[in-house]
Amino acid sequence: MRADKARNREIVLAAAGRLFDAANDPDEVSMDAVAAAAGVGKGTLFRGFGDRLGLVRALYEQRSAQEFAARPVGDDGDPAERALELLTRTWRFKERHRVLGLAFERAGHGSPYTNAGYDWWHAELAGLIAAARADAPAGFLAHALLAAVRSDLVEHLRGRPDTDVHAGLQDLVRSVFRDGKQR
Amino acid sequence: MRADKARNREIVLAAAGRLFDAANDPDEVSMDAVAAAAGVGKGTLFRGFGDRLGLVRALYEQRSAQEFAARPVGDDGDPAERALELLTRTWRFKERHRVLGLAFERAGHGSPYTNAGYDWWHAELAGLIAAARADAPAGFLAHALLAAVRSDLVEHLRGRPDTDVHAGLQDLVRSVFRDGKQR
DNA sequence: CACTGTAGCGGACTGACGGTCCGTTTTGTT
DNA sequence: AACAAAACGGACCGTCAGTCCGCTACAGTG
Repeated sequence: MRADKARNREIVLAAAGRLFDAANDPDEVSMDAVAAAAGVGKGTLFRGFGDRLGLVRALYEQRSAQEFAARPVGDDGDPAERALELLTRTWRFKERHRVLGLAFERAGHGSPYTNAGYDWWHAELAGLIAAARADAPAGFLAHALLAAVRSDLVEHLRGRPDTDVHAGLQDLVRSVFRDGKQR
Repeated sequence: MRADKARNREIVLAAAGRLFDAANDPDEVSMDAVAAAAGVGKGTLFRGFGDRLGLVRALYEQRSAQEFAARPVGDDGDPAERALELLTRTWRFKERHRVLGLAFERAGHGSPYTNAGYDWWHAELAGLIAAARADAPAGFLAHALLAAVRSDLVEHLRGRPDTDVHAGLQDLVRSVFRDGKQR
């Protein structure tokens, strides 16, 4: 990797980050704007990241790597509490990176499910559910839990502070980790 | 309302419906394509529906009105079962109208939450939850249940038939309607 | 039926955007 | 210093949502 390429990659990511942080909607951040803000040609963006999705992904992954490197998620304790911690932190992360989160989930033709990271999250949660309740439809329930922390719901509930998200997530996770079949 | 306007409205809705049914992704259906398929000028589309979102909404609402007029949802029985029926029918409706559903939820700047109908559904489900569990964080839980039947999840699980959606929805709803606090 | 004001029509046009292309510049190796 | 390859920049392209305005045809009036 040539030095100028690596340097430009960082410059571009930083500039894109600033623009997404300042925006209220992902559509406000065009590739031309990123190139201009980075002081770089448009070709450089597309050569370095492939397409818009690639840029958004790179930035999102950079930030979530920072996040989870800073405070790793503990591995002990019971599955329900671990799942709750994962989801709560995801929620907070998306609150802190609103517009980037929206861009990320809207990216791969408008579906969060085609993003590479999704499968990891799904497997992780499904595993936790299966550990707590062998008979549960863990696959579907994991999708449902992840759907509850999607960026646009985070965004929707911002400015509606009457909804107690923390209590809600807690109740949801504990309900799901207890049994849905009997009684 | 002049006769030709009303006539054109129906022609356009029918043509758009055909195109969405045939497509695999909402982006494949452009406004030009709808106009051409309807044998109508582009101006007619925008005068009649305002913008793309307006057209998608009109079509989605027409179809869901048909759906729920044909088989109304019963009002009796316990809240959990009613909620389950509502969600299951929504899931099936979105399976049957995949691409239109995707277009609809992606429309109002890419968020389902700005669509008029969402508030109705949310209030309905929150009411059912509150009826079953007075202490529940009903607002958040209702959002979570609705998130579990979003079009792109429906789409994602199509072609992954290993996930038993019906059992999953049932388990999810029953879990949520039982208590998440005690035990 | 003829007349006429106007609601509605069509499609060329605009502006913005994601993505491509290719002549020019920078890098690092010998 | 010389050179090949990698990376750069920004003009350019195709597409799409949405606008504009000259034309058409509907419906109310005498």
